[in-house]
Amino acid sequence: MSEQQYDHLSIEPKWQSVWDSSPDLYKASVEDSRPKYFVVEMLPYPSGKLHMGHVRNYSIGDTLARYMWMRGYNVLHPMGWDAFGLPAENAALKSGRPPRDWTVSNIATMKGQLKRLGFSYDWDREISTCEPDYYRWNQWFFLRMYEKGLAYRKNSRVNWCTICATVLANEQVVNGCCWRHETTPVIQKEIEQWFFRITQYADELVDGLKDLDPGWPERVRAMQENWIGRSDGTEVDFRLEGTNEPIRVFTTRVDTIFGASCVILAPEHPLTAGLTAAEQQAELKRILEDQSRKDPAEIEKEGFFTGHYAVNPYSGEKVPVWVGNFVLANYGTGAIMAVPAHDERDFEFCSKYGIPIVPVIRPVDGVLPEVATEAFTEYGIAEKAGQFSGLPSAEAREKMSHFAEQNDFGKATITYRLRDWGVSRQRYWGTPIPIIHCEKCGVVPVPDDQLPVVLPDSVNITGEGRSPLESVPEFINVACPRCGSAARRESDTMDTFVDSSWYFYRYCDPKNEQRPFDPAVAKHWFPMDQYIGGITHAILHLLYSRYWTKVMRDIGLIENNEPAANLFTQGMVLGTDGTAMSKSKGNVVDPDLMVQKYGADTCRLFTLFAAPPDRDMEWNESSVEGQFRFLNRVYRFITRNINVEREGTSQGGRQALRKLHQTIGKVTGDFDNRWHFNTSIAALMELLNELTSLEEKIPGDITQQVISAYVKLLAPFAPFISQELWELMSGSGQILRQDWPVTDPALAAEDELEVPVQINGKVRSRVVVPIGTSREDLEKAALAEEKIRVALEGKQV
RNA sequence: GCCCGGGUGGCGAAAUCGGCAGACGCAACGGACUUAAAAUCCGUUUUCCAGCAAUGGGAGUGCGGGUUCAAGUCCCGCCCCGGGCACCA
Repeated sequence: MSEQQYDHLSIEPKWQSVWDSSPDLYKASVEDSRPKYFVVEMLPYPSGKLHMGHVRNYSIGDTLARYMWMRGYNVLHPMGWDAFGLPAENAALKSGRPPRDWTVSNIATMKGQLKRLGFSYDWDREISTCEPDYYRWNQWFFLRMYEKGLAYRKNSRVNWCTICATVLANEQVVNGCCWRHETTPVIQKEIEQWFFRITQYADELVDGLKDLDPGWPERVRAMQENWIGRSDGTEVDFRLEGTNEPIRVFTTRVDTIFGASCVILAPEHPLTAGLTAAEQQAELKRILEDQSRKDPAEIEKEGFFTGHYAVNPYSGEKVPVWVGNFVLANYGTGAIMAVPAHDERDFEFCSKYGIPIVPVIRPVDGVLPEVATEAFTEYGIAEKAGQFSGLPSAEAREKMSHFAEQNDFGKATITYRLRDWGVSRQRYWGTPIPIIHCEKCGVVPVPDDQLPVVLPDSVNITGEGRSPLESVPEFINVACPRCGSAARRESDTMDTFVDSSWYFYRYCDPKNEQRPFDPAVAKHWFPMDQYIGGITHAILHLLYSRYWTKVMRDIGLIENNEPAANLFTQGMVLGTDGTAMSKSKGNVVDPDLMVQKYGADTCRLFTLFAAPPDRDMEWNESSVEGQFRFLNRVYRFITRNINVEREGTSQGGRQALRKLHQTIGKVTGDFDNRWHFNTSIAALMELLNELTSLEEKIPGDITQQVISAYVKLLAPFAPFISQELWELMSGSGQILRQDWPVTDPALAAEDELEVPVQINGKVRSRVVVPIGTSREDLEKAALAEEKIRVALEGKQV
């Protein structure tokens, strides 16, 4: 066969249509005897079109999935749609198009794009979270959590985005603004909300991170640990002088308590209002208002003395009770003891108001200062601490906590930064919360056999701050399942992060109508062997799904403690200006245009070649053309060598075989160890360079064995061209079904080696010796070199 | 402030366990083919000095020290960039 030109526009649609009509090609089965491999890429939100970040994410996952198929694994590689969410409602407001229509048509568009890119998904397992057969299980889980006390309702101050007109979870507030409207400050609003008790699992969520080492990136584990914010400390009661009422404070430094010079209450602390003198009520009101209005970082510390005193239970000393705007009501106990000599914030506050500053911790190799000019916040030795004087901080903390417990005025305790997950949303396009409010019975859960509570289709979206569902009488008005009298449905919907917290479990049994999934099937597939997605989900989605897994385990559905054994977070795709692609900056690259111009293979190859997959990469069209040229060269090279049938015994043939086996080793190693696909592709380029130059030297000595292995090595990265070449070569079959080439170390070994000769770390010369040369012979060879004798001092290989 | 990343040619990057720094690609320049262009192919390309040349010599992986026969890689002390958390007591 003579050389042919590469035409992606005919090759790619052809194979896409073949693959589309091959029902079993990407199918995984529980009955399969081969080892399982479950790889999931984070499912997209159907916003309209794929962006390059998706292409990169899915190219990484697909390359891996194809490699694992060829390695003989039973690969489960599914895809779905995170289909509920606000943009659908915004689109409805803008264009009048119902959220469902908008979403469904976006899904159709994006599914077409995924197919054009050649991703190997088993579409029979496709899920879409906005369909009742999916979200009914959100409702089912909600009811199970309600039964276990893990879902509860409370009146609370919540984050409210004025643009979204809905409540936001703490995780959705970024720099005091909505995560979707980054310049609009979130305000605080008091509302009845449903919460999931994620704090009940706080300990396990922290401790479990250890088991995810090294499967999950250090960065993600650190961020989660940070977010949960576990801190070990002590709770201590200071008693109010007169009434003897306890004011409980939380501290991580009970060893400094002999230096406590006041107790400070949060403005919202339950005792604050009662203790505040009449003339200071106005002051308190102003502080409270400032707090809900201003950015916390900009508020200066301020407060006032209540006129009351409390007693330090360790020293018996009487200290004033203050109210301070910097004390957080919802952390710890909402009250602190101020130890200005050993805490920077307390130092600032007490200096401002002339409250005494008493050092009680000295540096291990220093003395206790008379006067503190700044806060000494490190550990040291406790002084002026009665029976605890002379103890190092750590030991003092332990002994003093124990003392509090024995004397019944406190205890060692653990506090978390993590808050319960607020899941109510005053929006339409989400999972209805399966609860009915009855005047007689109160909160009544919808019985299981009445699930799903179906989201009605024709609803007027107003964008105003009330759930649109309230204006749908046939939805809202319902008979109480318990007493039968007229009642109202809950009109809020669930946070969309609920949808994505367990979706990957549904993949393994997507059509189950009795349960979310069959536990036996989930047991076969879980935990996921590999989960791949953006670092942006390091906290939100990944923390929620870890929580959900633990809840499902405690319900008895699964046995695994964590959803994914391995997590990979890929870097972002940046525009040519080095910043994130965004419509407003006009640096967005459309995958469709790239696929049309260069083909899916080129597009995939570039996203893998431009940088290691965990790092950010910049889009660069010249560099894309480089990948396109490479595929052209591959195509021409293989097609012109396709009929060659030689043993390859010449020097050139052996050299080709050696380079081939080195490349197999290199590419396989990249897959198995570190996923630096950029170097895998570079190795394939090197191999092609070597083969083309050998081809000129010894025409016709490129063997079948070499070209067929070449095409197999390329297949996970560029599936269309590889399949086409495979067909031209063998006449039939799917390259995905071929075995991955195995490297033969004997063939890969060089028989001569150029050894650099270094003297004092500088390369002075090189000697070429046969492989296996002894050390003595090597030295002899080196010494025979003129330059070496001249420069000789010490030497090493 | 605390916790993670990262810093290597004109650019993206490579060097996986301390052993030839810059693989592979882009861009640029020179050449072949062509009436011409595109495509393709060949060559040069870290930098400085010497030489007509083959070549030889020096410097070089953010900065300053250290360990080692040998450091982009390990240790100590800094600087800069990106990300996360942050009155969390």
